[in-house]
Amino acid sequence: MATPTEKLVEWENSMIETFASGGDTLGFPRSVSMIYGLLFCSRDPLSMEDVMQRLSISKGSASQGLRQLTTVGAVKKQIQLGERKTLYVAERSLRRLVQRLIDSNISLRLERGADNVRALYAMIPAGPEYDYARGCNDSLEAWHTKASKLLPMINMILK
Amino acid sequence: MATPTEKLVEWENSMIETFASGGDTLGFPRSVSMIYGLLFCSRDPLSMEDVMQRLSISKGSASQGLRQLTTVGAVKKQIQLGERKTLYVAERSLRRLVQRLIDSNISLRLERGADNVRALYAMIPAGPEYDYARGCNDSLEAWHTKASKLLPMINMILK
DNA sequence: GAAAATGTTCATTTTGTTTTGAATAATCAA
DNA sequence: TTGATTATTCAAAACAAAATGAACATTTTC
Repeated sequence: MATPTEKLVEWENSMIETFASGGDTLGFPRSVSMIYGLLFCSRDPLSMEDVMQRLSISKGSASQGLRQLTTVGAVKKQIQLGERKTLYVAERSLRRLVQRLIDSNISLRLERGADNVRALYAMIPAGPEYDYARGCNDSLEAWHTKASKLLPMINMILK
Repeated sequence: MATPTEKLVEWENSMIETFASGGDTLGFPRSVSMIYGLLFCSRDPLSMEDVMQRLSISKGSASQGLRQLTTVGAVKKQIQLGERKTLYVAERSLRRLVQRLIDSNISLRLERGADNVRALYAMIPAGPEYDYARGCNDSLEAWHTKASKLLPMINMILK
């Protein structure tokens, strides 16, 4: 019969798995998702060594993973008095997380996309015999427009 | 000085690149994105051989790529009288494309996600000393709820 | 049915990504 | 300053995904 504490470890493992598989579908490296998952369900801030030991991953993975997560703002460093190690906590607000992802990647991509569409129009020779090609560009542009409309929507939902 | 026809080839190349890089960010295999891009901007239906030659990819890639695209409904087979080869055309309606992707993948994932959250609650021992863990689950559940709300929104935008 | 054309499969190769851990650097306490 | 602790880097190893093409299967034509 499992003690409550053992049960809680089981729960934590399942949480970590959940984040790992979610991260998989979003294309994140496994170790990165797991680190985030671990911090997400940890009551207290954890050090890099804690992370390494709890997840049985290498120093390199832990260091790089934590850096990536810190860089995108999914994890915060926390300096604690009387503690030499740097501690880490998860940013749990989906809203802030997604907002940062959008700001750092997607917005840029959409801008580039707009430029790209313009460039594509410029490449089509004049004359009605190329109307077909212009029609293709129109479709592509419509895709781009719709994608752009999605961002504000996401923002609304996450509020 | 490039002839109009040469220019159009350039345009087509750029279109294919556009789809390839867009597909990259969505995590699709390069060859699959390229096949779709080629069909997207082709005036006429293309055969597997056309695809192989135009993209310089192997038989295997062409065959499998076309199959995958056909399976998810991004590409349609087209039987043409007096033509032995099977021809292919791109489905260009973003709405229909996305709808199919959602139906075939995301809906299922969301359902599983809901089950998973329920299971996670069940793993936490009773008692107020585990309220913290329950709070984590609440956060995760909130994520799930928000993700679920996104789907209908996407549908609206694409209309 | 035989030959030619078309299409699929899948073991192998190629390519790309993630993880590891030893070397190195930076930080800190005494 | 020194030794101990903590953190980063990066070349190499392990792993994963995609592309290839030869062998096989199917379809079509005569």
